[in-house]
Amino acid sequence: MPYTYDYPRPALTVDCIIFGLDESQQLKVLLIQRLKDPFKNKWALPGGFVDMEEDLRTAALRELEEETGVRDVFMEQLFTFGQPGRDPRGRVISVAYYALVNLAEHPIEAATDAKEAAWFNLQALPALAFDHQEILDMAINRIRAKVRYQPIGFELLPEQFTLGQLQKLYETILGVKELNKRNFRSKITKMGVLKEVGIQAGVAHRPAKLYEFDQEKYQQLLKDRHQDVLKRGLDFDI
Amino acid sequence: MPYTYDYPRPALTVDCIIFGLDESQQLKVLLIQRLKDPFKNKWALPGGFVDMEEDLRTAALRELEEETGVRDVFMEQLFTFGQPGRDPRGRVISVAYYALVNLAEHPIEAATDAKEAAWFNLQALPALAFDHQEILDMAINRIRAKVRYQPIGFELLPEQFTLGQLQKLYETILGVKELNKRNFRSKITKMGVLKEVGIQAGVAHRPAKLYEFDQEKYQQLLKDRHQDVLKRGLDFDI
DNA sequence: TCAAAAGTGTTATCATTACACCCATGG
DNA sequence: CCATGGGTGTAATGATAACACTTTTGA
Repeated sequence: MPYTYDYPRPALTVDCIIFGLDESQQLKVLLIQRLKDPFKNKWALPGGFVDMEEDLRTAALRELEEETGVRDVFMEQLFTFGQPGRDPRGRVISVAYYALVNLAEHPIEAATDAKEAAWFNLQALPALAFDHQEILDMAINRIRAKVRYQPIGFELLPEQFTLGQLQKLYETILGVKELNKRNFRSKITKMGVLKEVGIQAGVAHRPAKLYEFDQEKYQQLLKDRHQDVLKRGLDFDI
Repeated sequence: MPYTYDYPRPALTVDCIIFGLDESQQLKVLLIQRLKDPFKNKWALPGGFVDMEEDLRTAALRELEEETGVRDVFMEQLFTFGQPGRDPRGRVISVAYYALVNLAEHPIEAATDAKEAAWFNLQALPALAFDHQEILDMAINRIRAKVRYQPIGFELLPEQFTLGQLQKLYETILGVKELNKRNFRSKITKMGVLKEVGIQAGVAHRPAKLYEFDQEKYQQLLKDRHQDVLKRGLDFDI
């Protein structure tokens, strides 16, 4: 049943960049292997066409779940890619979304449409289909920038985590060898957005305190800070 | 000459949020009055349909020039709006771009397709067509956030400006009554991204030094800072 | 000579950095 | 008893915030 328009229209897709942290706090990205041409057998970002009645964000979440089984994730719009020629089949606009998930809590299922899905280390990526490498690069830059002024990192960790894990997470995302432990801990605890919830057990070293991210305190701080900014203003900060 | 597809496709548009500063450093936004239904006679963001061979950004710049005569602007993608129902004519996806211009250097022309275009003070906006108020709100939030860590403000000023103008600009964008003059000047000059280029003349008070933004120094600082971040890391900064 | 902005010196406080050492656990 | 990460005290340095006063111009 064909659809007819007076002017030509591009196709509209969504693509998802899903980041996860593995057991040793390495940053990974979720890719699927294409079964059809173009780029048959190449790895690509999960994604697909937007339904006519469907919100863009909903489409991204749906495609993600259909192709990888992953759901219930923190997800934000990244950018919209629309270069003519980015898809050999014709003009295709892609709205990209990125998400952060705790890898352990989001095992990938045998995907419903039988595409292969797998986590890849960012340092060992295969060649990607379409302009997906470019999209991925932008996503990495986005989370690197964002992690510095918004607590998105907590999405990657299990609900309860140690300061050691948190520090490794920052080191991974920022691509830094080693942050100063003393200063990291001072800063993060002085911020007051963590609450102590217990003590680690069963490790072969001094057990660490377990923390949770305190959403309420964070929201409160944001509000306070907003007042502050109105008073203080500029924080140009390059 | 109709175009036919196997699946329905949404229409694709771009919308532009153009900010300008008037003589007294008030922030304004450029709107056009719609000549046709839907929302006939209502004010709206300049924008329109994307051509099939045309980059999204190019489309935004083209629509802007066609409808308002404004060109050669700093422009960045803001967000893509795609709620079903945001346009009564059917599914329409809009990629929004925001731009900052020096109002004095960008007088609006009698627009080529005879739509009325005008600058509006943000405190005195008319009711806007479609979801354009929502788009505008997001744009304002974006520049408020961005002006704090990137020197986008300079796009709004004439090439040469005084520290007084620069300070008013920050006060305007941030919506603050009065920043501390002494501290503002210390901070901005210590950053070292301004170069002195002359002295004001013909004013009824002590003439101010004129400055230009020093792109090269800024790029250099960015690079240095990148090294720094790799070393230091976190700057969570709420 | 007055109004209107431009421009500066200094101090208290707070955050950041850079150090090196002790602690608790399982194996 | 030792390897492994967890956890702290503190001093030097630099940035920020909060003050009020002097300077230069055209009208």
